[in-house]
Amino acid sequence: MDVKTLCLGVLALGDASGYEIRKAFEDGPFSHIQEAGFGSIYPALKKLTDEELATCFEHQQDSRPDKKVYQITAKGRQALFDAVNREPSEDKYRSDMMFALFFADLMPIRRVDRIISDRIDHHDKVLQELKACEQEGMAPGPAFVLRFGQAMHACAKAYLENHQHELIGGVLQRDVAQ
Amino acid sequence: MDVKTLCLGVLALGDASGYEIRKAFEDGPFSHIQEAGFGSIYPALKKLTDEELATCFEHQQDSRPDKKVYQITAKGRQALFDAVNREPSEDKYRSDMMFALFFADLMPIRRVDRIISDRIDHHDKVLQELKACEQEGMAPGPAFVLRFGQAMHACAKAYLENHQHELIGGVLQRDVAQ
DNA sequence: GCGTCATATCTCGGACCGATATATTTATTG
DNA sequence: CAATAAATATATCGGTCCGAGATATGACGC
Repeated sequence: MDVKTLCLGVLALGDASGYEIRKAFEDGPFSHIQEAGFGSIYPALKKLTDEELATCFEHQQDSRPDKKVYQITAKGRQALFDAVNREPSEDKYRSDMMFALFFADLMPIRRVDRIISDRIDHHDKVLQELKACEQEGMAPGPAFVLRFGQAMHACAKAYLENHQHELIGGVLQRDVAQ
Repeated sequence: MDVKTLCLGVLALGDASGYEIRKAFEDGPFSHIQEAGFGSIYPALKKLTDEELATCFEHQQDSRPDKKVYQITAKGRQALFDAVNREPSEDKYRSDMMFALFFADLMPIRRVDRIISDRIDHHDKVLQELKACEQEGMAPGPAFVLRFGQAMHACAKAYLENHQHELIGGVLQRDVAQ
C-alpha cells in the first residue's frame, strides 16, 4: 500500500486536511496498523489531486492557519476499492529494540532493564488508548482491526513482563562468569 | 537502524556474503524483527568497506558463482556497539491486510474469509519455523528475541482464529440488511 | 511577556527497496 | 532424458518514502 492509497482510506471516512490525515496515523483509526508522516502525505495529496482521485477546497479560518480540505472523488473510491481487493502483501515489522536486545551482551544490565521497562509502559499506554477508542455500533471492519491492535499490544506487554527477569538473569550470569 | 548497522549485526555473528546476509533476514535469526533486501544490502556493504567497518575477501568456488565474503573489523564492532547503545526508536508495524480488513465492507465475504484463513496458515508456518530454531545453550539475547517472535505470531494466529467468525458474521449481517 | 503546545503546510537530501538483469548448478518432474 | 524450477550469487535503477527542518499563527499557563 502506497501512501496515496492510505490517504484515500482516510478520506473515505470523511473530508480532511493533510494535518488531519496525519492524525489518523498518529492517534486515529489507523495508528496501530499503518504509518505515514508529512513528508509522504503532502506529496501524495498533490498526486491524488493531479490524478483526480481527490479534490481540494481552500478553507479560510480565523484564528488558525488556512486549511486545504481534501475530498475523495468517485474515481478515488474506485481506486480504494481496487487496492483493497488486491492481494495484500505480508505484514512488515521492524524493531530496533529487539535488534539491540539480540546483542544484550553488549549492553549494561541497567540499560537492558530500563529499555524493557520503558517499552512495557509504552505498550500499556497504547493499550489504554486503543481501549478508549472502542464504542457502541462500530462497523465490523474497524472493530476487528481495533481489537487486533489491543490483542497485539497486550501480548507484547505480557511477553516483556514475563521474560524481563529471564534476560536480566541470563546477562547477569555472563557477568559473574567473566 | 539503517541497513549498514543491520549488516554489521549479521557480520558480528560470523563472516558472510551479501547473499548469506540476506538469508539472515529471510530465514535466519533476524527474520522476524527486521527486514532487508538485496537492493539495500549490496549498497550498504559497499559503504561499510569504504568506511573500513568491514573488509571483503573474494572467494572462488567451483560449481557456484564467486562469492565476496565480508568480515567485520574492530572499528565495525565499535560502530555496532554504539548503535546498540543508542536509544532505540519505536517499533514499526505496517499491515496492508489490516488496512484492507478495515474496509471489509468493500470486499466479498468469501475473500475476507480466505484472506484471514491464509494468514492463519502463514502465522502457523512461521511459528513452526521459529520453534525449530530453538536449541540448547542459546545466548540470552537471541533466545529472548526468538521467543518474542514465537509469542507474537502465536498471538496474531490466535486472534485471527478467535475473531474470524465475528468479522464474517458482521459483514453478513450488513449484506442481509441491504 | 515568554515559552510551549497545537494547528497548519511544505521541501529537500538521503535512505530504502521492488523489480529486473545476469549466470551457473542442482533438483524435480513429466 | 530433456525441460523446468529452484537455489546460489551479485548488482543496479527508478521511484517511493520519510525524518528533519523551515515557516507561520494563536492559545494557554506562568
